[in-house]
Amino acid sequence: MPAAHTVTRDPEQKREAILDAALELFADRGFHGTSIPDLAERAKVAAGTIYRHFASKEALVNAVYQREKMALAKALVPRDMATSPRLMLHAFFVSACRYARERPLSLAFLEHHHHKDYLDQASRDLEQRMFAPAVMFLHQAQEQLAVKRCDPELLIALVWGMFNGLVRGHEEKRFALDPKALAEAEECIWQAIRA
Amino acid sequence: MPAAHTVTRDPEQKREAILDAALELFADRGFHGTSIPDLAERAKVAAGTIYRHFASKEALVNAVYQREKMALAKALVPRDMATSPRLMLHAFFVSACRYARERPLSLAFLEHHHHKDYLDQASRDLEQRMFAPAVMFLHQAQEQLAVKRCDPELLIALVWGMFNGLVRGHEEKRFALDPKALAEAEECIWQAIRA
DNA sequence: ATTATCTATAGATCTATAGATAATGC
DNA sequence: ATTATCTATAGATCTATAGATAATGC
Repeated sequence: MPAAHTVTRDPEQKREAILDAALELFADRGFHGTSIPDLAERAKVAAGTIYRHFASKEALVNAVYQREKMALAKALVPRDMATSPRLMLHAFFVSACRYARERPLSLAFLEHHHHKDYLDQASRDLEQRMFAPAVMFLHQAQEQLAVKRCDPELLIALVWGMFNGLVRGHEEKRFALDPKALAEAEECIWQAIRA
Repeated sequence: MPAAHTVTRDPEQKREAILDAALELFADRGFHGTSIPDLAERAKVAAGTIYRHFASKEALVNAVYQREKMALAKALVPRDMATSPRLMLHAFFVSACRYARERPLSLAFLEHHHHKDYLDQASRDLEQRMFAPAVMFLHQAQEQLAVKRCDPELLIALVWGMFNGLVRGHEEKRFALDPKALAEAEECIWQAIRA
C-alpha cells in the first residue's frame, strides 16, 4: 500500500491525464496559446513527464486529434442502413447532438484544430474516413430519388455546416436548444437535402 | 524627391501595411502562432514601429477584427428590402460568395478569431450589428409566410453555417464551386428556411 | 536493478521599450 | 525642432532535456 501523499504511477493513467488536460486547454486557448507548464499543471504531472509520453508538443496535439476524431467518427456511424433516408438523417442528427452535449470540448477542439499545419498525415487522413459512411448513405438515398442529386461532398458540407452553426449559436447563447428547436433544426436540414 | 533606398514615411500607410500583414499572418497561423518580428517582416516595418501604431499585440488583433468585420457587414447589407424573400436570399448569397472570392483571408481570419478571449467588447459588439439586417428580413419574410416560423437566430445560424461549410469544403478542395454547384447550394439553403 | 517521475535549467524564443537615427516642417 | 522609424536589448516567457529522486520488480 503506497504512502498517503503518493500520486498515481500507472503510466497509462498519466498518459490519459495528459491527453485529457491537452483536450481541455487546446480546445480553450488553442495550440500556441497553451504552454507545457500549463498542461503539466492541469494534468497534475511534472512538465518533464509529458516528454516521456510524447516526443513533442506537436506529437501530443496529434494524439489528441486522432483520439477525438475517432471518438466522433464512432459516435456518428449509423447503426443500420436499412431504414428510410429521413430516418437515417434523424439518427445522424440525434447522434451528433448527443455527442455535442456529452463531449462539448471534443467538438470544440476538433473545430479549432481542423487542418492546422502542425497536424500530420495520420491526423488528416481521418477526415476522409469520418465522412465515408455519409457519402455511401447519400449515394444510396440519391438512387432512391429521396435526396437532391448534387455532389454528395457538397451536401455533407451543408449538413455539417448547419450542425456546426447550431452548436456555435447555442454556445454563444443566441438561442436555446430545447426539443422543439432541435426538431425544427432537424426538419430544416432535411428540407435542405431532400429531393 | 527621397533617396532611392528610402522607404515610405507616411504613418497612415505604415499603419495599413501593419494591419494587412496582421490579417494575413493571423488568418494563417493564428494570434499566438504569429510573433511581432513575423509581423514586422511581412509589413516591411521594424518591430518597434508596430508599438507606435498599436498599444499591444492584442490592440492590433482587435483593430484587424473590427476592420474586417465591418467590411464583411457592409458587403452583406441588402441593397433594397423591396424584393421577394427568395430574391433577398439570392442577393445575400451572391454577396457572401463574392466576399469569399475577393477577400478569402478576411473570412478565414474572422472564422478563426471568432469569440476569442483576447477580443475586447467593441469587437464582440460588432457580431450583433452584423446580423441585425438579417433578423429584420427574416421577421418580415415570416409574416409573409414565406419562411419557417422558427427563432430567426436559429435560421441565421443554419444559413451562415451552410455558407461556412461551403467555403471550407471549397478551400479543402473537396468540391469545386462552379456556377452549377453554387446554384444548387443556394437552392438547398432556400429549401432549408422556406415555409 | 530498473523504470517512471520530478526538479532544475539551458537555450531559444517572445513582447515590449529605451535610446539612436533619419526624415520632414518651420 | 519635431516626429516617425529603426536598432538593440531587457526581462519574461517557452520547449525540451539532463540529472536527481522515488517507486516498483526481482
